[in-house]
Amino acid sequence: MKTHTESEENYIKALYHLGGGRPVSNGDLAQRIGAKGSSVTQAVRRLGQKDLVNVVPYKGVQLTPQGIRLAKSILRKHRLWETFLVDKLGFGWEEVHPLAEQLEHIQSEELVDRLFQFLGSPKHDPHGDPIPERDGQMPPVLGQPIGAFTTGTEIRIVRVEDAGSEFFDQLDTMNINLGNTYEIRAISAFDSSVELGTSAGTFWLSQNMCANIYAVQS
Amino acid sequence: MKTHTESEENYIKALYHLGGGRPVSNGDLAQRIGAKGSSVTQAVRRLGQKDLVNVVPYKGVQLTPQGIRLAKSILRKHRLWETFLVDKLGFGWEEVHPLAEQLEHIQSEELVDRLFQFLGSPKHDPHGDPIPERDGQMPPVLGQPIGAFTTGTEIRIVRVEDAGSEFFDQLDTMNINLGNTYEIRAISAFDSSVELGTSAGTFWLSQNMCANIYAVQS
DNA sequence: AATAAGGTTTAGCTTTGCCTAAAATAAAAG
DNA sequence: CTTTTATTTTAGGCAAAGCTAAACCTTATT
Repeated sequence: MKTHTESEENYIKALYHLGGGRPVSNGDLAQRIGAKGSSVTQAVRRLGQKDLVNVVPYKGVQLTPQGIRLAKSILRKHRLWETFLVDKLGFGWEEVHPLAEQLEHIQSEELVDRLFQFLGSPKHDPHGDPIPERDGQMPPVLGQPIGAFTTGTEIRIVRVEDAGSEFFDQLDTMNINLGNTYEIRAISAFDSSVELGTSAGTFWLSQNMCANIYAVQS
Repeated sequence: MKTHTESEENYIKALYHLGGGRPVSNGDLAQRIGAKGSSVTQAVRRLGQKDLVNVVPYKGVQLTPQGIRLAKSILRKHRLWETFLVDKLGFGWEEVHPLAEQLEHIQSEELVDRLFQFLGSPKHDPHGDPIPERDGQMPPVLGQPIGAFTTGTEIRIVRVEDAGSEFFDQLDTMNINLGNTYEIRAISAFDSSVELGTSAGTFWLSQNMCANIYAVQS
């Protein structure tokens, strides 16, 4: 595997995020990267010459299998580093993303492998997102939105969406963490908010909060 | 503290390594960086505009106090990461340098502080080199070359010079590590090689090996 | 089918950072 | 005190990445 610039890797990551294997428009990519359309046109042309993407002018850009492989390896690094930052260094989950964005560009297979082992071969990162395996396989995406369960169900929080720092702050103030278990007490027919119960009492979660919190039956 | 490019940081590091606070010649710097003189001229001009160095054309470049501060903060990161790689991930000391060169450019005070704590507030890295403190203070540089001791002295290895991977390989094959203790049995008047004794027996160390291994009396 | 609107690409400019080749300067040798 | 030599700087190029403004396709609207 050749070596790529950080910019290239960022485009690959964005492409994977937006489309997976499907075509992505210049505009969406530009938005995601935070650059102007003209810069994106150039950038994807460079990527095309390295066979990481297929470009159809005026139509869209699409990752090649090679590009997808690269994207997953970057995502693997990103999520392993996030795990390191939270589990070992004690960062909060809202703080780790920008740091992992830097660390994910470090080039060394060996380092990734050792980190993986050091962290106990995790399958999911601190947000509950699946960490791609060495060979590109993806562990399952866990859970369903809280609102999808029926009243009376015992649930365990397994994943949260990255919905911005205010969302994470709210999780922190409400003391909601991965692994926590609750009982679904009620679901409002009016605004789809949900009442959760613990041994300590019950509380209500807004529909917006619920939509970003995923759980499994337990 | 503003943000600097990797290239800039590499120049600062090289300057610190070669001169500390003293002027360094364009040529020496070019050699160390692995670039041509003309590139160096440009680069140091850029650094000069950021007040990281003082440049006297045709004479030399010198770090400013600001530059020295930056150099130490990079060195701190470098050595902390090396410590992490060896102590936590189990890398050999010959492998960590190139990795630390990448990791040292990660920008985050917070990360450095947490890493420092996670590693147990180390004063020296896996090679025995001092890790600059947060405030720029330097822990002592440990030990003297093995040849400097007199016959009969009990010594403990506390530091090794970075003298290339063959040197480290040799250390590994001879099973020499920081913390090991030996007795100086003899010093050859002919070639300055040294005979070291352990409970298991004795062996000779060439003058070249000795020159790169530092010890204290124990 | 013609045109207006919106998104995409081209053209041309900027900065960083490296290169080679030529000019300029400092240092050493005569 | 010149002249040669070695080092350093300038001048001019190139690639990556970004930008703005203008030209160019697509698509949707009339």
